[in-house]
Amino acid sequence: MSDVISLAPVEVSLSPQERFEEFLRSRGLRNTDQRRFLVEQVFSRHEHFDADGLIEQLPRKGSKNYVSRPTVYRTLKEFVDAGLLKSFQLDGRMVYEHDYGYPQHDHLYCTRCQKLFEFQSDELVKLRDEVAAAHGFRVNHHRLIIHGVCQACSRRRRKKRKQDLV
Amino acid sequence: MSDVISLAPVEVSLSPQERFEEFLRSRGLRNTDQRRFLVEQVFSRHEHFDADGLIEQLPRKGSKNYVSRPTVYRTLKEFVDAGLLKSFQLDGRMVYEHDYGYPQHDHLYCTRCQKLFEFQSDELVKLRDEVAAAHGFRVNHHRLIIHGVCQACSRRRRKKRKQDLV
DNA sequence: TTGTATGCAAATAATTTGCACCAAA
DNA sequence: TTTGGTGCAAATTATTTGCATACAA
Repeated sequence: MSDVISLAPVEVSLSPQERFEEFLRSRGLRNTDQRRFLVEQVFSRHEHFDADGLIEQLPRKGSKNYVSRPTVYRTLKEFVDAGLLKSFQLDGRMVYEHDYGYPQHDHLYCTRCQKLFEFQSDELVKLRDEVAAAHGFRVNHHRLIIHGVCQACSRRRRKKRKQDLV
Repeated sequence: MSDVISLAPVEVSLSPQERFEEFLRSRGLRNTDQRRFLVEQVFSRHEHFDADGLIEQLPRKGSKNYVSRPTVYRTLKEFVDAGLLKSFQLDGRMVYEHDYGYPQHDHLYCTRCQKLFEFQSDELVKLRDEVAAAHGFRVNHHRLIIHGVCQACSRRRRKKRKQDLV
């Protein structure tokens, strides 16, 4: 599970829990213990995560509030449908992040420490829309990830190199 | 295998075949029939492709020039290392495209017909570098995919809707 | 009651690995 | 001759699915 540099949250009138209840009601789906518990868990910390990382921090089989792996996968998809989460692929697995109550943004990805850093750029969105318009494209969304090495890792490496010279 | 709208190629002094030979030599690796054949196949058409699509257009087991699936996977990775191909993930699988002799670009992805369209934007690269600099990031590369519906698919759908009204 | 949700076990799909044999250099 | 390469079969990994049972509305 990767760390995050957070942006300021956005104003929302409903809690994620309420918002998801709305969603379920609107589709005639059921508000189960598992779903309630997972909303709670997923929104308890603002971090990027994948299914496996989430499952690790959940109660084990046999414990109270245990949720099976298939249900976790099924529920994460529902969260995306409900607009609670966004998802994207990184290094082969699906990564999730808060969407509800959180501003649009893109990512810098440090390939050394695997951390994701967020940034916002209105200019990028403008550029995206111009490109799309020029191609007659109707935009749904975009995904930009800048791969590189973060400041901390660059520093660490420089220090390491100096040591190597001694 | 998805179609492509192509950009103009870039001047290169060596053929992909020669360039790969260089690469192999520089690493003390061997130039085998399989590798030569795969370079030839991969550069015979300018298209985005995945391992499975490539294998489908290759000779079957028993035929001349048969290359096993593991070797295809191994060789595609080498092509990326050698700078012949670039790769990125799309809908769960790894997609490859020509890099050698081809300009930097990004993609529009039509979620209706699954086609990839290419576009170039110096402004985007500038923006990327500014963002990275502001965060003390050393950039390796970036990946931007604009998801949406292409012009052709929008037209098709509009037509379909009209028909539905009749 | 009635249809949805869950957990379990098994299935998928894409990709990778171990290993014995083959072949470039 | 020596070390890297290949094909085969099997393993992995992440995710999904079929199905019997459990439960929300």
